[in-house]
Amino acid sequence: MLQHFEKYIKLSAPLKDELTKRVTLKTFKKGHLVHNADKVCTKSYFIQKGLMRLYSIKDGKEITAFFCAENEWVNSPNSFIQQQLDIYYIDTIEATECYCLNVGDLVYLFEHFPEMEQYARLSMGTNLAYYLERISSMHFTRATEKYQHFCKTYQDVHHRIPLGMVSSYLGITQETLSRIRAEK
Amino acid sequence: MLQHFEKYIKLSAPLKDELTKRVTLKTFKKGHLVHNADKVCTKSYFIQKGLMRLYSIKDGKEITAFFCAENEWVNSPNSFIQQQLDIYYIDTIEATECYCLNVGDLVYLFEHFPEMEQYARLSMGTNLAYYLERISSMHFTRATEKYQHFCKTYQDVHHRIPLGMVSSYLGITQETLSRIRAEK
DNA sequence: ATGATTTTTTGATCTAGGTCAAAAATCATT
DNA sequence: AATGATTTTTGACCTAGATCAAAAAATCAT
Repeated sequence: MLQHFEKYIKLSAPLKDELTKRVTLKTFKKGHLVHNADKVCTKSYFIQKGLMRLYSIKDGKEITAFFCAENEWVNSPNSFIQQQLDIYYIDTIEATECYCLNVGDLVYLFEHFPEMEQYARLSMGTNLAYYLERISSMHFTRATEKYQHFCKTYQDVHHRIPLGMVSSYLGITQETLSRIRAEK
Repeated sequence: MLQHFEKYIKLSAPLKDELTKRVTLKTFKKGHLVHNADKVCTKSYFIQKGLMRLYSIKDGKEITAFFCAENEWVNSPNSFIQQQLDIYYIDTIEATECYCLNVGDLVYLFEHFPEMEQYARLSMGTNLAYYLERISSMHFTRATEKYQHFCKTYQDVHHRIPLGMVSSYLGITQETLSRIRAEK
């Protein structure tokens, strides 16, 4: 996790200390509901090992917004940042081990370590890039293109994700996705 | 523009000064290509009056990523943040008046005013929220739903945008959009 | 291991929205 | 105001992918 920070800022010893002190290691088993949309999201998770997903529910159906893999932060973005309710749930696709950080602790870090603000700005920049890429990829019209793009963006993890979740991520039906996989 | 900053941070007099000093007022007429994808984006525009759009070109067709209206910053996000090439173009939908800020000046501000980092973090938070909302809205399957959602999110400006741009934003054809508008 | 549950595949049919084409309306320029 | 260019609308037809249904395969719990 500290390595991830160091991609963006230089970590001073005291900041490193505070970070390690304020973070707790958690383990979830497969299929665990890590965040429920009926609560405000107060925790952010840095995935050490495993796989999670952010999804919402529409007409009783799960719609996957995106998947989160190793070395990424996961939370319900609006809920966590604005400390208000939002539509997203988070669960694990596999047994997952991650570091957990509370909003409160994060706020403390922002207040005492100005370089944390910079880290936030820079890392949000890469996130923004992902989101934009996602938006642009959703303009693909053919289901095959969508699927190919998915395989490219989730290169190392796409085979670990069940078909139903992928199809809800792509906005196509399971049947169609299954047929796409069948050919070639 | 200063008001916009004050939604997120308290503006000190010297920062206010530097900001107004480093920003220049520009006027573009309708249809002006403000940013070309063949260049790295070095400027960010705060729209005072008017309407712009961010779009890319695929198979010779323009695909609108989103529209930008009064009191918003526009730039080619990745290109501007990472100072590298990206696929997006920016043009004006109407005659537009805006404040222009260079990356260089922005960097200067980040270096000399720590509260600017905070502004960036917080305002990127709201942007992230918009993006996420967009991603979620792109999961609508029926064209009618998509259009209704568009009208809601661009409540005050949606009637100022030509049909072709709206359809490319929604990922449906002009013909379909025209028919949707015709009924009721 | 074994039966139960869940996930994936396969098949048959249907439909929303795409494509192509041309007319009508709106806009811009002299 | 007139002309040409661009945008929007309307019509006829077609296709990719949705829906419904049921079999096959994989995964899970005891």
